[in-house]
Amino acid sequence: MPIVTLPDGSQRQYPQPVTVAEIAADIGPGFARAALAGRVNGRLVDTSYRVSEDAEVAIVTDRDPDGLEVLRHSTAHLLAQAVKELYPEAQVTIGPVIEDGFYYDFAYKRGFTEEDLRRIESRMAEIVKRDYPVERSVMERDAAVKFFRDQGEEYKAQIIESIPENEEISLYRQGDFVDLCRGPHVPSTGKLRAFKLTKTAGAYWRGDARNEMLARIYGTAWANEEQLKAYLHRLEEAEKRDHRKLGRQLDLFHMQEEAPGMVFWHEHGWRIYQTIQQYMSALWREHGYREIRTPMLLDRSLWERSGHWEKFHADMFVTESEKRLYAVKPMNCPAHIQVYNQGLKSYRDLPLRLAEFGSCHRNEQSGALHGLMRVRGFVQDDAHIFCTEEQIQPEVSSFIDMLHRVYADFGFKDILYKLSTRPANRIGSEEAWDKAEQALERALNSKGLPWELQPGEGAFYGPKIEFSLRDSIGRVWQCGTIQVDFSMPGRLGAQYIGEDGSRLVPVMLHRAIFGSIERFIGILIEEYAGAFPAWLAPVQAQVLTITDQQAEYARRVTEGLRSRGFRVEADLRNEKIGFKIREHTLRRVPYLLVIGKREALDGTVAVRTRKGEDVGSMTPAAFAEKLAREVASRGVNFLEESKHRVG
RNA sequence: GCCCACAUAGCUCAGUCGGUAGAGCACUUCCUUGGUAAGGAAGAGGUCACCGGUUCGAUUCCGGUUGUGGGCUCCA
Repeated sequence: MPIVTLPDGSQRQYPQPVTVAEIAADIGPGFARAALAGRVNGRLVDTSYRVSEDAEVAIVTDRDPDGLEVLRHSTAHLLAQAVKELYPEAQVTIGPVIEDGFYYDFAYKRGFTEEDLRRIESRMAEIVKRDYPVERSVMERDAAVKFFRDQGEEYKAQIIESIPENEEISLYRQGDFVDLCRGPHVPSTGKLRAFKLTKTAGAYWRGDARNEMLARIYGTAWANEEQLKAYLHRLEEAEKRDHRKLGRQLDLFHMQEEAPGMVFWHEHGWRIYQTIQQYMSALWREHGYREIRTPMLLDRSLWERSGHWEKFHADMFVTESEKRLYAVKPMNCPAHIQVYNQGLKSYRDLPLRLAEFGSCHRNEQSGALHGLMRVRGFVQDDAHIFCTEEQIQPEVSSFIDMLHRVYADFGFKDILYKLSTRPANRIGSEEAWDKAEQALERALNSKGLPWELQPGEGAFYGPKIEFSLRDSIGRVWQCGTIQVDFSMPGRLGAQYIGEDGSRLVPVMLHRAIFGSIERFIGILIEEYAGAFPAWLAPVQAQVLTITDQQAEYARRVTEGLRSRGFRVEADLRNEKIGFKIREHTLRRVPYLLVIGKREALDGTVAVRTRKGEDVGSMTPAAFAEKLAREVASRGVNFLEESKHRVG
């Protein structure tokens, strides 16, 4: 006689065990139709799940995020069924839910074309019409392995063999198609209505590059047609913000075949780049960092001592001169240790923070390159903090504060935090790892940050925290990082004299906030869709003349603003004002200063924003005041300085 | 690096079932001096990514290379 408690607190009693579907029907016919799955004592189950004891039960519909997930998972099965019907020689492997959709990997030599996708899609629609019930069953491990092997499904058999002994092997059947799956699934294929196959891709079996390549099909699925449309529209809009597209449109940078993965920065892009560097340089000073500059080429022997040669030399650019091999630096830490090593250091010198805009080159795999996000030549806002073990946690903590300030100044709120801990292959004592991991974890927790653990993903020399941002279509890119390093200071002979006069090896923290300036700008472009806030905009104000009668006055205004430190350009072309406004609005210039006969006479400018707002007429000095206030509102010290300069 | 796709004017793209190409925008010149998102006319601009093969003939078909895009792997 189970008593069922529903989410609204109401209770229902049943004379015998009852399925989730029956409970839904008992509540009302609408619920019965909408039920996709159930939640029994917090566990997600099929609607066919039988409740035999008192329980808290919720009916999961497509309004529930879990319902959407079930829908997507079932759509992956639907895809697999359609593929098996159309291409029987394709073997099924796995088909999980991902953000906004799902994918399914097939072992199929020929692969799938765009045409296949449309064909599969229509077959999926057919199977939806057939409205097969989706039925769960449980099978003995050996029987299940045999079941799939007999059908030639070698991958499924392998998956079952790798499932832990104590776990149940559940199968789901819809029509003739049976798939191994933990579930839960929708009650019947007729529930799946709004889906689309989006793209094909290759993916390694079990995510291992040594394994064979499978044919992956990606799809998206939603509760209804409108949601699907809205999603596809969202994607289209996001693609317009693509930094590669905007980089060309706004004339920020270009790349070309002769320098794969390396950036040619144009004047306007470089202004953003420099503004960002100046910002960070000022922040370093404020936070007790010492900015330095080290060589781009270093003798092979140094990389051998640091351990990079052994692990990464295939990914380093190497050059030979007078029988010596040099590597173009892929990172700055060995060079920073050389600076640290000049002169004897005392415990009183710690923590010692050395910072550099380190120009690095890494011969990344060709397939990994991606616009500004993943390049071969880049500049890191790199710094190394030499400190004692006791200083790790406070240093990490103040670093996170600094990072938050920076991301906030640039307008980023959505930050992902990941803690990567000791990998199987590592150096350093267990004790040291314990301490370092705890220090990182405590720093995260003390700030109440939602972080994700990545066990075993740390560097061989120490654990790390990664700070990631999203691009316009939701791809996640690591930007900031802080890593504890027990290894390199010792390998490269860094020491300090302790309180008792003994020689000790400092701990080194590697840390970056932008990560790569190139990548950070890529994300910035997408974040703002090219409409940079005034303090970052390559051109802060554009002076526009209505006729060439005003050219002389316009030049004076432009020069006046420039001399106050603003980035201002003049458009004196013989074009109509509407044309000029359109052009510079499309270039996302924050302020347009229109000068016609009236303004030239009054000694003013007519101010218009890129959003089309009319700010009114004012003197150039008044505009300078306004812009200075806006730019300084970043709370950035160097900008305060520039404000003073502006006077 | 691996799987799949793509590469035509500065940009966005069309086209050629194999007979060396076209639009819009941008560019140049001329006309226009016009008050808040495209004024008009004319002109110039391409070894159809590169290297081979097939063919009387290849931008088009085939192979390779390079680059780019979407994924996978990698990311000190």
